[in-house]
Amino acid sequence: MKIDYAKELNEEQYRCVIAGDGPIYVLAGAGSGKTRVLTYRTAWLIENGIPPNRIMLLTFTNRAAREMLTRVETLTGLNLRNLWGGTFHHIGNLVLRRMGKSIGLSPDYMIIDESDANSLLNECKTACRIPQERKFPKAKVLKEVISSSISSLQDIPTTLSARFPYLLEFTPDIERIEKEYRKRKRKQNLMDFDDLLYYWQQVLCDGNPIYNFNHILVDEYQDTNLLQAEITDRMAEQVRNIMVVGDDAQSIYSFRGADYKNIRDFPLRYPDTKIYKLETNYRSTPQILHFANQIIERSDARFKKRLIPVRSNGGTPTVVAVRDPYEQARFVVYKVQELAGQGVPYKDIGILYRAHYQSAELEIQLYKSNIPYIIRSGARFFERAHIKDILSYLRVIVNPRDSVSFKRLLKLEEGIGDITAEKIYDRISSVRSPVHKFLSTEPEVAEKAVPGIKNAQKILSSIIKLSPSEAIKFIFESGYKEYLRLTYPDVDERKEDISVLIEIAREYRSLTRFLSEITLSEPATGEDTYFIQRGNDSVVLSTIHRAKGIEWDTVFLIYACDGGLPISRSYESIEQYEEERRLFYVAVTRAKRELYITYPMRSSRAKAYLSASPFLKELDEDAYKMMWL
DNA sequence: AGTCCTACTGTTTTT
DNA sequence: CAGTAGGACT
Repeated sequence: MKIDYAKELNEEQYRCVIAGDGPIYVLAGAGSGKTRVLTYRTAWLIENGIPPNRIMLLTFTNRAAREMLTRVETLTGLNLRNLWGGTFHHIGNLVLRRMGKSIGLSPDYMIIDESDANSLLNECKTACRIPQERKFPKAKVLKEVISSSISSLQDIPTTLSARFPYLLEFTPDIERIEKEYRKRKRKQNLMDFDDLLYYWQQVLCDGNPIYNFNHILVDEYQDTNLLQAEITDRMAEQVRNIMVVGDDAQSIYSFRGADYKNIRDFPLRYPDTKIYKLETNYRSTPQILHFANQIIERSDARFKKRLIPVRSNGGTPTVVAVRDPYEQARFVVYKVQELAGQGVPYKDIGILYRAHYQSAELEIQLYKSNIPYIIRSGARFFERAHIKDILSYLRVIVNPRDSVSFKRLLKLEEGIGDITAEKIYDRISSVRSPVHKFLSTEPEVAEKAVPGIKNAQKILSSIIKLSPSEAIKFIFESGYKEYLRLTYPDVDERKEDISVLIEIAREYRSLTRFLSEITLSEPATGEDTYFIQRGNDSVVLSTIHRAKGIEWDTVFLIYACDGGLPISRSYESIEQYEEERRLFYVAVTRAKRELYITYPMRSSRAKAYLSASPFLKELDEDAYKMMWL
């Protein structure tokens, strides 16, 4: 099947798609069809004889990659399983499993998520014996310091003083802890998210010929960090066919090391780059676009774009001042019902907010009104406590040196707390396979810890030979069911989660694959568990960050008050405050036809008065109409 | 010395 | 809601 590119794309999109070789730089405004450009470009490359396994498509989320690849498959009519498409972390993992050996990594490393990385850091903190009387910043801050030091490829003290001046007095300690952290990760064969990028870059520095890709395409380039830019630059070093697509006005991930300099300086790094702009907005009505443009005009966005609407006129965006968060929830639900009455499907309605906790009142209200909704924020399925408990057994089987998981599973037993768990691990940590030693010895512990130890030993030795799903079933039946009942009030939901976990595990034969895939991706199956759903037609609740790249017919942005968006913390620096502005911009540009922005005049807990977001106050009066409730 | 219960607090954003 | 500090209990 031949694709008629000129017909299916507009002129500016078409030019990007058929642009020849060499570096290509696409500045794509919100709603201008950058996903379309990337998918058609990929299809075009394949049609022009580039082998799919020589194309790498780097996206920001797994969802985006999945969607694009499916689309390309439909366009070309080919099965593209061998095309390298996914997130940086996902592809980094694939690369390291195969090539990690060249830089001395063992190929069976385990990936740990943020919270396990934090636990490990805490271990290091204790191990380094930082004097108690020193008030030491939390592990979370530490983790941030460490990842920023890796991301910026600079030495720690410099980064520290630049980003966290108040931590300077701790620098020697932090260096010690960081050393210990790296040492432990190596010893326990663990990798955190940053490592996947860091070692990928190391592999590339090693100059491996397998990574000469013919074409590299990068989505959301404004949200890449220095390490990611380094990786793509390295990969494109020889063929120089690199296409980056992004929008500096939508850069909202600097907290994770994203650096707008990547997108700003791309033309400097590649002087022969072809620059294209996508300035036609297909998504929103002129009114919504006018509103969005006014927000971003006052920012320090580096590239001036003027988005031209093509849609016909719609309603003016509405700003609604409500008494308090309850009133806010009631207003949104009332409007949702009204829209539903007019025949708008629930799935065309998105409700956005800055932080997870801001969804609470709304959830209650939606639930009460029996409106189906999906919630795309909050603890992810695999990060929920009971899921992690179960998985800790599996992790230990695959990686007997994993101290965090090992201690976690011990502490589930009655009579074993932090200290006993620590002691047990301490005594066996020196051998190559601590867990096997644990299974074969009788640990000397207090009387009341003995039954717990016995039970842990029984479970571990039994599941060794089981498949992932059988193992989970076994763990659940051997005491965990009981533990759940005694620990949590919402047992049934958690049990339900575990049966979902069993279902997901059924798809896998290999434990290693199962575990690494679920730490890297939010699973398609797991999503369904923690929301009320009716068919596929549900209102979507999401943080603004997670709403990136998605659109809805009607969007509600809630908590648009001073302290809500911008969130209070952002007043710490001008950079953070400006990022809040871009966040606001991202939120409103999700809307196609209708936009409601609400803010409570009082908070729910304290009786403090709240005022409208400063970003709203800056706007011309004709940009929106005001409602008071 | 260690476990476990209760009360309290304060919430950014994510691969 | 989850992480933790303090205190009672073994």
